[in-house]
Amino acid sequence: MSRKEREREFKRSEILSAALELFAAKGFINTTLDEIAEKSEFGKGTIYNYFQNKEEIYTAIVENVFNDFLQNFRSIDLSTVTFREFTTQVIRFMFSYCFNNQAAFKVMAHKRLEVIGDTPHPFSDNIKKVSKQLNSIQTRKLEKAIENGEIKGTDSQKLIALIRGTVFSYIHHEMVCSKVQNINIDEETEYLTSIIFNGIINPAERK
Amino acid sequence: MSRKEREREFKRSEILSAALELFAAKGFINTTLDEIAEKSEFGKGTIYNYFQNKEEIYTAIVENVFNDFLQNFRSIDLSTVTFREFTTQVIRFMFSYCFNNQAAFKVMAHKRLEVIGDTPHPFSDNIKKVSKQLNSIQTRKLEKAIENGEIKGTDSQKLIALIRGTVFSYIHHEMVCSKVQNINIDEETEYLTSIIFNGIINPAERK
Amino acid sequence: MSRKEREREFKRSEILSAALELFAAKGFINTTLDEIAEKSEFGKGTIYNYFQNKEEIYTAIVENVFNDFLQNFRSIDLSTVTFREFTTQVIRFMFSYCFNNQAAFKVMAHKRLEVIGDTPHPFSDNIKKVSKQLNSIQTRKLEKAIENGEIKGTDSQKLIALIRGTVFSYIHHEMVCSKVQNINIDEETEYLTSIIFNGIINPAERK
Amino acid sequence: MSRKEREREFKRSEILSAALELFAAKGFINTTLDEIAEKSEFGKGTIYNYFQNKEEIYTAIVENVFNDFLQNFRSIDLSTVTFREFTTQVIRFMFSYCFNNQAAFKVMAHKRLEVIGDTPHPFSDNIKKVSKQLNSIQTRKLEKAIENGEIKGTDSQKLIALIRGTVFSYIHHEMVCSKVQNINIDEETEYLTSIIFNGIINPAERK
DNA sequence: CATGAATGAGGTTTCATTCAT
DNA sequence: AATGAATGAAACCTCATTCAT
Repeated sequence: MSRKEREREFKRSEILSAALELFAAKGFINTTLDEIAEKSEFGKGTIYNYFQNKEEIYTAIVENVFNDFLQNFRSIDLSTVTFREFTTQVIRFMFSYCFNNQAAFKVMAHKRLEVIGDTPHPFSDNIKKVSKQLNSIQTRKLEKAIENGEIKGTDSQKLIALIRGTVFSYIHHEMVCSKVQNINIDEETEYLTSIIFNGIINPAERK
Repeated sequence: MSRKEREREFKRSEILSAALELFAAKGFINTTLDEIAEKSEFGKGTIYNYFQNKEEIYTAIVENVFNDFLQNFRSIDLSTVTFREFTTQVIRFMFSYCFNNQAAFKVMAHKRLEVIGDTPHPFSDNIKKVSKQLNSIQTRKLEKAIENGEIKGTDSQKLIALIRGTVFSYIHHEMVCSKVQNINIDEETEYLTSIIFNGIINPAERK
Repeated sequence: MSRKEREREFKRSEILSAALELFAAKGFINTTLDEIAEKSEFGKGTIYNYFQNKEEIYTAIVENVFNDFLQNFRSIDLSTVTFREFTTQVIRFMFSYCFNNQAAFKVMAHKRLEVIGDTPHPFSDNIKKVSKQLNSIQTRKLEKAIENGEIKGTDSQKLIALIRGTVFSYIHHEMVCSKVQNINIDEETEYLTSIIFNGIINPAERK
Repeated sequence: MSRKEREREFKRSEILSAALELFAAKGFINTTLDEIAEKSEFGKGTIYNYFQNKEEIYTAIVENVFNDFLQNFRSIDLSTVTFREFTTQVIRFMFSYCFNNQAAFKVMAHKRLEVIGDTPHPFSDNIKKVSKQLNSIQTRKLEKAIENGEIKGTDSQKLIALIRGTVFSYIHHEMVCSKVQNINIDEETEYLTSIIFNGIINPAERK
């Protein structure tokens, strides 16, 4: 990459990070281009030299997050054997990613819910692709675990969704409701994993 | 209530139910007052005789749902003893409520996520109150269960949030992603409860 | 038509006539909606209660003029026998129409030229239809005249276009370049017809 | 002219010819400077080293065409005696010029109509001068023809405008409406001249 | 009470022009 | 001289809200 290109890339990312914070704080629709322009310290017109429209800014942000997820899921996939190990690592990664990158988490949360209703921003093809890949990594790992008896056999899609939702909700709660600032990642990971795997029941009670 | 008042109440609810469907389908911002007026078969101006502004329509809808929840949680609270019984009933209620009332669920889902970001529609005082009551019912039940050893002892707030999120995510997945139309409530309730209480691990593996 | 409808129709025509003058004076693109709003003494938003967008205002104007033309061409068609009579009447009508309605003429002139280039406002289906009807009236009349020897036989399309262009140009010149305010319609009609039919040559010179 | 100056002149003409095609295809307003820059293979900023603004590019193009016309009208003026000879040559020249240079014709057509409306691009002083010269050549020739009985005596300005408009309209029709690609210039010239001079009437009918 | 025409603030987007490199 | 990133004025259009009927 030439200097020019690097500079351009840098400015593009400046805009993205200004937009990310705004989207996270106020949602897509409530964020105006004027605000993005002001926050990124560019003129309003300049933004349009980097993105075709407001939508594209949003898509770029979401794609970045999805890509980060994919990359990490892949490496976790390779470095773990059991589904429990895999899930523990995934949860740890998500805690760490989301808390270091709260704005990204919030945008993802919005995105998740957008599926509801007449999807205002249909997933871009790229996002769909990455999303499928993410899913297939989890599914493959889970199905292997079911085969070898680690996990109770059931509809794997349902279980994946359930785990994902649980993790998401938990982070959402810690970040948004409790407004926890400093979390103990190891502890939280351990706690959440244990509940997903063993449930909330008191082990002493189990027959 | 006089006839006049009943009539007024009826018309108000007509507007609310039109708005509910629209909000569920398109979200708050993407729904226009023109659409609400058309769907409810009132003039646009008339709506303003019943609600001060668009926001208030939304709030009224959410309050209705919260009230339904509160009422049902209360009766479930009274009619159950163990936390597992309680949770089973709560899950059954939520499945049934959400699938009979998908629009309400979707609005709630939007609402949940709206918490993210700087107060798009701040919770009304009434909603906050009901919300607290809901929480306290669950909390009380859970803490009793921890005391008598049914449930592993932990931060009860966290656990409540976790359960709520799990249930929500699961319904969300079934309704939105899988687009399941007819669910077997008993089966789903049983499945979800079992996972929450016992986890996903294969019981045979447990030592 | 109810009073309401008549009122609506009246206001619509108020907007159209404000827009007509502006389009005539400055062309379509150089006229802003703010100007139309100001000139018609409505709010900007109000305009959008009557027309979907700026384009539609323009189209409505052009359609009106085309319809006026069609109506008049039809009645002239019925009330004349020879092509010369027909042409004389058509020219007289056009003089009178265009000078009483200079703005309309100017918009039509713009419209004619728009055919050039990547036609920004493609003719609406209705305009195309009317345009064809206008053309077929003229063509039929001309072909009859060729058959019975009144007119030299040639490509009738070409001749129609030629006559139309000549009349148009002449009016254009009188109105725009000479800025004639009061024309003697009978005289002008006679002059133009005579040139179209007999040419510019001095009859004494004809062999 | 030094080499530097010649080089500069060359680049200027490169820009003009790129702009000419674009203006012809899309009109002045719908052509952006970005497009001119891209088509002329210069940077956008460079264009501003050669022209003060977009307007000036347009004016320069029109001036070029007017100058071409003037030059040719002059030589035709010198090489012909009768008004019919003169007109025939002028028509032939215009056919040939316009069909070899369709873009120029289209720009001129736009320009002609622009006169309509309150001066969108006021004629530059130079254009006005050339325009007057063109006019005076035609006028002088015509008035001589009227004097010596070739042409019916009338308002010569009117007649000049009429002829010009007729020729223009005819070319416009052939080029734009019929989209004729290869015209037989001799034939068309003969046809058009004959109609201008003798009219459309069947000579046999003339008394 | 019911209505819907009128409103205008506020949103996104375009593009001629400037200016630092 | 050549460049193109940066700019912001100005365009079109939407829609919550008001208000006269």
